[in-house]
Amino acid sequence: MSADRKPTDFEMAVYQATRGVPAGKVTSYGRLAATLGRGTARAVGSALARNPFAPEVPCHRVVRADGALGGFNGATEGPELARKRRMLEQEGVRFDAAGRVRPETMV
DNA sequence: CACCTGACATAAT
DNA sequence: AATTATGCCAGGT
Repeated sequence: MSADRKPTDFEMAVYQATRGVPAGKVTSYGRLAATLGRGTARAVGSALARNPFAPEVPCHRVVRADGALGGFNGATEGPELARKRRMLEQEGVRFDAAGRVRPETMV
């Protein structure tokens, strides 16, 4: 089994940017990458996947650019994703019939 | 140092 | 509208 490694500078930047996302709103992986001016959606996703600062860092407020939930707690589907969706709904985020976040909810 | 994997994005089919 | 293929960067082995 692999031991936890210390967060890299890039990952730290991602966590910090994620902290700035207000409740009731969501951002996308690519949006964060653009804000950081560094890396891409893939890199951001990898960083959030190992987010050691939950729940201080609201990684559940980060979704895909097309409105899909993305992943949560290392899983891209299953009960973990359902939890993520409930948390967002609880914060006031609205979903459509296809299970995608409404565009107006995305910052 | 080279290769592989991954909570993505976008264009094409 | 949904699925497939290609490209992206960063981290791990």
